[in-house]
Amino acid sequence: MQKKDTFDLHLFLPYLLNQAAEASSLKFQRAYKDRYGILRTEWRVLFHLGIYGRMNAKEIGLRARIHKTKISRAVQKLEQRRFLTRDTDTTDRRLEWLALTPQGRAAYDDLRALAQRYDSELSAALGPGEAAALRQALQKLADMAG
Amino acid sequence: MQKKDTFDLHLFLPYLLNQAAEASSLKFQRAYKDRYGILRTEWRVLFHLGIYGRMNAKEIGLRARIHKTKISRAVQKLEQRRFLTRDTDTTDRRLEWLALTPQGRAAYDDLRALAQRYDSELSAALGPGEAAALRQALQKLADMAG
DNA sequence: GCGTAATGGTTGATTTTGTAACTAACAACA
DNA sequence: TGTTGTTAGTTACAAAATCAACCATTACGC
Repeated sequence: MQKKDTFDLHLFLPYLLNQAAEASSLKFQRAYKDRYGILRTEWRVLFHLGIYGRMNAKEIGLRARIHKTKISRAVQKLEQRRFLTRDTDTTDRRLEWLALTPQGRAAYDDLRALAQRYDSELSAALGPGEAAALRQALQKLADMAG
Repeated sequence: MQKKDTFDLHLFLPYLLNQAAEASSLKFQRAYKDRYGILRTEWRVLFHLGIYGRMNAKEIGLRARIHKTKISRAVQKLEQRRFLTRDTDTTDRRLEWLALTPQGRAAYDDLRALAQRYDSELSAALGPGEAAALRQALQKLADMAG
């Protein structure tokens, strides 16, 4: 028998963060999957366009830290579902401006409302002070580029 | 132009949790990948065996909330790398007991030390009180089964 | 005991991701 | 200009995750 080990995996921050992230994403994930048949990267792109308006893939990738191939594929699917349109920039033809269609905006509005409700639920479960502190700590960690 | 949207994606807990989890996992991920050529599920299995000793796949899956197919494949790879051995239970031959080999334990010891150092770094960056509060909030979220 | 259900674990087919190489367009500078 | 280097975005191929179907074994009901 090996000597007793004191390391607690469930206190190890990267592990704990992943567990909490997965658990807290489940409900919302089911919603965008079931209602609109989209994946994680796709709802993120949808939300970026819903919130910030017209953007190109590069900008979304920078803000959300998503690799460009993932974005490329997400954009293709969202286009197929008529959730967004692409417009080549007139002065730099490498750039493509993405914008939501009315259908895309409707989906976004619906999911955003759901997200807000769900976020409130989570915050309530934590208590208001704790929730704010949590967000701050998470921001700090997220910004600590690897 | 659509009306201004007040939803802040970067405060939405599931999103924020995922960003923080990904950012904080990067460094450690590189370590187990580069040093031992293993993946996320594999280090998790390794750690469960390192910490709790002999376990079967079911138990690991329950504790870590990992699907059994993922575990099955992780166990296969860890076995190929001679990091663990499998032993069929004598009274219930469906059960397989998993245990680390000396090599597996050496890898675990190495990675555990690294994890502890890294966790301390993260905690220090947050401040001690904040880190403890963070862990508590994350536990609460992780336990809130979807 | 015997038939049926449940359990631990594996496998196969499909989808999704990751990595690298690629195309097309622009920039910089001789 | 023209050569070289960058940049935005796509594609191809390999690695990995998902989901359902699948063994083999044990438990349950009668």
